[in-house]
Amino acid sequence: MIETTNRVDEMSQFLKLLSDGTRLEILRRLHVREHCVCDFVEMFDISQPAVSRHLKLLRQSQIILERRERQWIHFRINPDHPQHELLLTILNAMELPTIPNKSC
Amino acid sequence: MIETTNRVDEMSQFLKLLSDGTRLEILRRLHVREHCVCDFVEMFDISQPAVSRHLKLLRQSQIILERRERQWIHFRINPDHPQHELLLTILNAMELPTIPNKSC
DNA sequence: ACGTTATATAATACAATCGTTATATAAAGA
DNA sequence: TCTTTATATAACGATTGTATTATATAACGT
Repeated sequence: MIETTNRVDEMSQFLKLLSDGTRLEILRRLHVREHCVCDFVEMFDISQPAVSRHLKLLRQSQIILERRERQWIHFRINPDHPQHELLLTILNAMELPTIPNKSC
Repeated sequence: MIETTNRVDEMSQFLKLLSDGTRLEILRRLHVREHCVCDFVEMFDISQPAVSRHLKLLRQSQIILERRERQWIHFRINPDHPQHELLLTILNAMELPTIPNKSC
């Protein structure tokens, strides 16, 4: 149909991953510092397998990276992801209230 | 649970709206200029009601605005939407290939 | 008034997403 | 080796998202 379909598809896939409240919150936390799975299991009111599944989705798409240390698996944001900058923009947009441009 | 839940929920709702390929493509086109429903009906390989539904979702969330002129309804991006700037960032991220920072 | 064009809504089917419980694997410690 | 802790996977069910077809509404032109 259109030549840019791939780019649109990639973006919509990326946004789909961020469009879940639990995953957004996970990323918001990882933006501050590394966390292990158990941190998130404590944090959310969903089961451990549910948390595991969210992390798997983010890991599979390379948005986050993992590191095993003893029995814990630690996750962090992947700064080399193609859409890393956009991710930061989105996370920052959540931290700050959106202040309308005042023409003062 | 956490104080910022609302903000995360709002953002995930917003991103959900953008995480569909058809809607992203619609917004990409509206970023260039106004379009009427029939433009999109021609453009996509989905039914007219399906297009109508996508536009309804974007309109209901105020991401786009409509204007009726004779028998046509024209849509445009709403520049006053709270996440307008983020929307532009996302649309621009699709237009340009992501060039990795070269340390040259 | 009637037919045509543009758009919206309703009913329904199908696929995707996200949760759960049960179970498996991996590492650690007694 | 056995138990405990941390995490992953499988199977399944409920909900949501997106398409379709059929039909309704609104504006236009004859």
